[in-house]
Amino acid sequence: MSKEEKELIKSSEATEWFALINLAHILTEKQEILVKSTEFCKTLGTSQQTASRRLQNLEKKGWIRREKKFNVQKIEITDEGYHAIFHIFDKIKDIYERFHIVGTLVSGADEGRYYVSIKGYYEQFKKKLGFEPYKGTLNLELSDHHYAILTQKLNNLKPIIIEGFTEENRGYGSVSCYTSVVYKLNNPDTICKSAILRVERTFHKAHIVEVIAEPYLRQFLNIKDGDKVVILLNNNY
Amino acid sequence: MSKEEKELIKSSEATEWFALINLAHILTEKQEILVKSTEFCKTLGTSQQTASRRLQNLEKKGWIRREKKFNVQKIEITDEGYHAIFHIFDKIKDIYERFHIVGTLVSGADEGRYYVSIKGYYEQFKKKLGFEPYKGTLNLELSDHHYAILTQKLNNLKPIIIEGFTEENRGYGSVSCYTSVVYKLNNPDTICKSAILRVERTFHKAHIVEVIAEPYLRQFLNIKDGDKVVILLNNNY
DNA sequence: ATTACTAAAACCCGAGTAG
DNA sequence: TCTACTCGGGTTTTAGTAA
Repeated sequence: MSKEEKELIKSSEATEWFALINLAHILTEKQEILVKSTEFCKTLGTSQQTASRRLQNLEKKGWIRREKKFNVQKIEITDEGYHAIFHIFDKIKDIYERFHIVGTLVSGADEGRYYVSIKGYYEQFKKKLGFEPYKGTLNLELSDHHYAILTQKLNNLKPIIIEGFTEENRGYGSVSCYTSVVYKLNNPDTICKSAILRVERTFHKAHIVEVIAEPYLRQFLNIKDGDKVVILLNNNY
Repeated sequence: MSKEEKELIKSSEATEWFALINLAHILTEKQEILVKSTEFCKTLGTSQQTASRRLQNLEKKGWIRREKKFNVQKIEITDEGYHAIFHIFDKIKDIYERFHIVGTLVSGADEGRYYVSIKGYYEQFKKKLGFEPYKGTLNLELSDHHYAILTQKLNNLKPIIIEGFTEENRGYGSVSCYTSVVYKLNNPDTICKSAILRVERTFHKAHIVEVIAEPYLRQFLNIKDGDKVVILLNNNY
């Protein structure tokens, strides 16, 4: 499983593989895979004949089993078929996990400084994150694409919850934190342990991510507005 | 993101897509993507000429940027390229999450009955799983393939830990539990809430999974040795 | 060393159509 | 209806080779 590169999927099998995942995906929507080449061709973006040929080839390869019913065919994906799917899946998972989220440093409204300083939050940061944060946040602006991936990644991680509280008749909402590491793009030698804050209010505004850390990050990483910063999320949860 | 089927990848783009993920995967192993068509063709399983053309096509498609150095080319994957990768990734993730693990019912050595009955464990099961388990385990034998996928799934879930303890000079190790639902294959109407036990000692022996539940499962699901049982893991963690 | 062009061979596609 | 065959045309591949 680890050392040797087993039967890897060849380039020439890509179209078959592609057909296979489309079949498998039908299972996530329906109870069983019942296809007609006259319908399946729409999914694949090919002619009926090609869709039919794909199914034949998948069967020949041993990736599926077919049972022709009256005017529909019942498909079963074999262990080998799933193996082919998940082999690529593992590959993409690596890609996904190692994907570096890059943001551009921008100046915030200095709201961050205010919120971090509030005692009700600050004490929790100290206790739950394990460091005394600098009183201010680093604001990183993300592209749609990087923002979408960050969101997806965060949804798969377990946040450290900073509880909300009420003080002097004002309510302060809870904040989700995700431990991370940040560094200046192309300068991965100077890294800094940090945490991403996910505050519903600010986070969803304009693809801005707020980062806190112990040192003053602009100085520690030697960055200024417009510089690119890499965010690495800690995968442990 | 949810409703409409955006620019989906067509069957004819499968070979390019395949080349793209192979490039991206190189990034997970090396710091940057430096390829030679003379090397890359081995990864793809094609000739050097085809590998070269793939890189040209990927550039044309806007999935990569190329910078030809002396006798190597430095590749950068564009946002669009990653988008193409992750679009398929989401699809496979659905497939993976919905994959049904099927095991064959076998008779165990009745060790399960003994362990479940031990008070130190039993009380924790009751408290942490929320049901009083039947004093015995259902032993399901898995194929290599299903076992590998189960293992991978479990590694991505947060277990309910049943603490180990010492009693009368004997040590009892901790047990990881994963809440699940089981039913007889082809009979998804009669399902049963259950938990998978992951005991290092027994679990790794011969691809046997031990399942506990409140009722006597053999009776409740109307199953006997050799019958196939589906295990669905709860995705919440 | 490479990359990538040319050209012929091999492959794939889809219209027509049989079963 | 369906599936899947044949076959002409188009595309893709690879060997040879130039740059």
